[in-house]
Amino acid sequence: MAPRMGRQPLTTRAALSHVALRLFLERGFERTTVDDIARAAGIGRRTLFRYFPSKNDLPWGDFDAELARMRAILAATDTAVSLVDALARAVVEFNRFPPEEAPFHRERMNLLLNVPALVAHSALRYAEWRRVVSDFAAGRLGVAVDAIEPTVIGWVFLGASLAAYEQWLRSDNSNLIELLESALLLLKEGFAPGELPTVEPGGRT
Amino acid sequence: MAPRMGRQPLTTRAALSHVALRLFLERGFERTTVDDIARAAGIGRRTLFRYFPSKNDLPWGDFDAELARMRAILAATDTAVSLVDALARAVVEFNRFPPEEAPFHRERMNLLLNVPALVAHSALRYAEWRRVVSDFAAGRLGVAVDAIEPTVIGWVFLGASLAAYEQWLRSDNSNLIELLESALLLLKEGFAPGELPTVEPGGRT
DNA sequence: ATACTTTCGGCACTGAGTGCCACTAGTCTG
DNA sequence: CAGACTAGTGGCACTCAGTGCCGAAAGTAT
Repeated sequence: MAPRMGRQPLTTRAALSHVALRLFLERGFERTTVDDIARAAGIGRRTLFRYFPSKNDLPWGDFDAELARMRAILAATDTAVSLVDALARAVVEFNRFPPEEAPFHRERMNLLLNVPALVAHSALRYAEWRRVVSDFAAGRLGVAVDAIEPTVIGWVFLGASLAAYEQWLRSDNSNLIELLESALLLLKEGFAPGELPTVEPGGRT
Repeated sequence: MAPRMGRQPLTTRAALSHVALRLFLERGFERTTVDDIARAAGIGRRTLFRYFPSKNDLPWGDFDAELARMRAILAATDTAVSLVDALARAVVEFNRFPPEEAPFHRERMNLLLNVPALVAHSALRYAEWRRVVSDFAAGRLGVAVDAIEPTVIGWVFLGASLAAYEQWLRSDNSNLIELLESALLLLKEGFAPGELPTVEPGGRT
């Protein structure tokens, strides 16, 4: 009947992430204790810490699987596509998801980009993501992963992605994919002198 | 005699940061408790938390003052200098320090870039730094600070700086300023297709 | 001396995260 | 079916970071 030996797990990472997310939205991240989440999920506090190493990891769900997906997208890219284009396409593809999941994803990112404890913790997840990008770039450029070019490229694509996410969260009716594309376009157009127009001051919002 | 009213402070942020840094190097960050640091500094644990809001902030010392310096450097830049050049020069200037402080700064950055708790926490400090860059960029471009261009620019310069720091820490006899300049040059040369040379392998350093 | 102001630090508490270990719920073998 | 084996569960006790409270200490001003 059951596939594996031994006792079957009571729940899943996804289910716990879901429960936690709901509580975080209801009461706020700081005012939700790990006990609250475990109780709401019907498991022991000790057990919860076997599914997730920390409270901060709960909103991230199964990010390892997402990273594997990113790696797969890059690996499947035609080698005729330039490095920058390959990464730009992969970033866009990586952040595509069914429209019905948008509200969920939106709230998750709202937490990750605004709750200080999560902003801090996310640096560790971003580092893993940058590593995927750097690995790919290093392979394409024929240099070591810890060389300066792949490292900068990792940072630059992360920055563009997060800048797009911040824009996305700022207005209700914006399109994440479009924002990502325009952020990535900024990278491609580069920062050569004069190319970023030296607009006359005063045009704030 | 004493300048202010009331009891005089027993110590300073700088002194505490110094004591903490020494202990972190001796025993490691995780195995040093806040009690250890307070005891070594000859103050109460409760008092230490009035000087620094968290253990993670100790290695950073007085970063607010550093940020003010960065702002001042940017404000003093000739408006004839392009945005990207202005930021590049400011980044280099910001990271210049007396050579005798190099070993100290090196160990501090070694902790900040390698201890997971500090890598995470540092995201909050980096956000403040990015904000300084974005503010300047927004002013020059005549757009809102929360527009996408200044945000991307903040990320991109942060990434270049940290990539240079990682290189710096990797080898004993490297020059931080030179590494920063070459990382920033990568940004200026841009990421247009074909512009990142498909270098033949082997060119590490 | 006395009032006032500021820093200090002890105490008690919350909450995250961990090591240990017995218990539970399954499968597998004979 | 009994017993061996295996993997998930969760209670307990502990460490450590961080906070609120409040009285004591160490200064200055009058």
